[in-house]
Amino acid sequence: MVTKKELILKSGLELFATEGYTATSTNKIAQKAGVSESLIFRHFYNKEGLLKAIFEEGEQAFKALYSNIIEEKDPMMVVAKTIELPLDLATEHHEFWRLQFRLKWELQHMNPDKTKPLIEKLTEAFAKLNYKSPAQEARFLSCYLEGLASQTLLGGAFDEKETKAFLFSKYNLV
Amino acid sequence: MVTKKELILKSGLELFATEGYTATSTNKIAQKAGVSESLIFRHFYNKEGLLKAIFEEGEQAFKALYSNIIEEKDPMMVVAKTIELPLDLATEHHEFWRLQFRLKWELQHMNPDKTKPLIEKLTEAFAKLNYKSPAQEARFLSCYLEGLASQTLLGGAFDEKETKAFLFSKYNLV
DNA sequence: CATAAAAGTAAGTGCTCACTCACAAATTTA
DNA sequence: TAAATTTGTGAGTGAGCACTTACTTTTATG
Repeated sequence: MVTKKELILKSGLELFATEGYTATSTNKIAQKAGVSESLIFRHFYNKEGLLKAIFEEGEQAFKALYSNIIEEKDPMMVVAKTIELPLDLATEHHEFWRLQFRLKWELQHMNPDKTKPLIEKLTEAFAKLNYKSPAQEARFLSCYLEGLASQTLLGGAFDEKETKAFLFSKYNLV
Repeated sequence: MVTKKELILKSGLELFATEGYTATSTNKIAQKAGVSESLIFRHFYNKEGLLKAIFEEGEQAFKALYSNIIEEKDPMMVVAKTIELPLDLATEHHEFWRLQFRLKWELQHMNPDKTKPLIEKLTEAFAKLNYKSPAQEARFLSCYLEGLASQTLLGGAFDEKETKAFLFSKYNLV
């Protein structure tokens, strides 16, 4: 059974992700969820409270995605898994990731850099693979992934297999 | 002499770029520009009209920046100039570029892909330089640049010289 | 210099916003 | 089962929103 609280969270995520935080009214969220507007405030105190609750929910998915890479021992697999990140991202948790990218620009304050541990892990991997400038390589790859993710989430289609094959050959993987 | 119309354009750009389009009220813009709110509507018809006017102004800078690359004959210089793009971007027309990136997420509708001619030029350059997959290389580089620009505009500092040197050696330039 | 056009403003307009309040129904607990 | 707590709602509330109107001042023009 799905509670009304969960319906609000779901509607909030969808609307914030597609229309933006400021542009989405609490009234619209309530209508979409099929509940009274006041219930939003009973459960989440205010609009920002709802946003924070949505964020905390998604944070789990975030950590799961990253920890899979952080815990990897084989440096080649670290690079490979990192490259595959934005390819999955297009389908899985699509909405949550759109929200993340959107809010990075809309509300700069609630955006601590979550990619830091990934970049450190990548640096370590490139070092083990004897790259000349592992830190620069890590930064380079992470910038590329951010750009690709951004384009993907904004609706730009691309050939996943071709892109993956290209990157794997570029980094001498598998 | 700076006209009141220009003051509105300037204030609008600054506020839209830092706070976002939806979150910025016409009242706030008028106060920042030191004019009456109604003057905005006299000059630009409505809020969206002001945004479009700001965009058209910035479009000039955009074209200048790109045409410098498009008209370049030497393929190595094409790649070199492309790499240098996000490095200048941090200082020159900083505010306009923040607006561009912000609005790409906030108002998806007014975002036709302006990078297409650049990507085509890059593909051509990589082909001349005998890269195996010039189209993929062009897309790869443009994604990286988008990611770097995004991080730069959001305030993430980085060593310009070091990054440039790294990229130049990666692409065997100069 | 007279007149028309352009630039500028103060004071609204109706509407939507996030949020509150008083109260009712459902659920839990003693 | 009675009381207390939680979950839910409809009907507001003031504030801020984009925008209009009626009017004045400045500038350009014949």
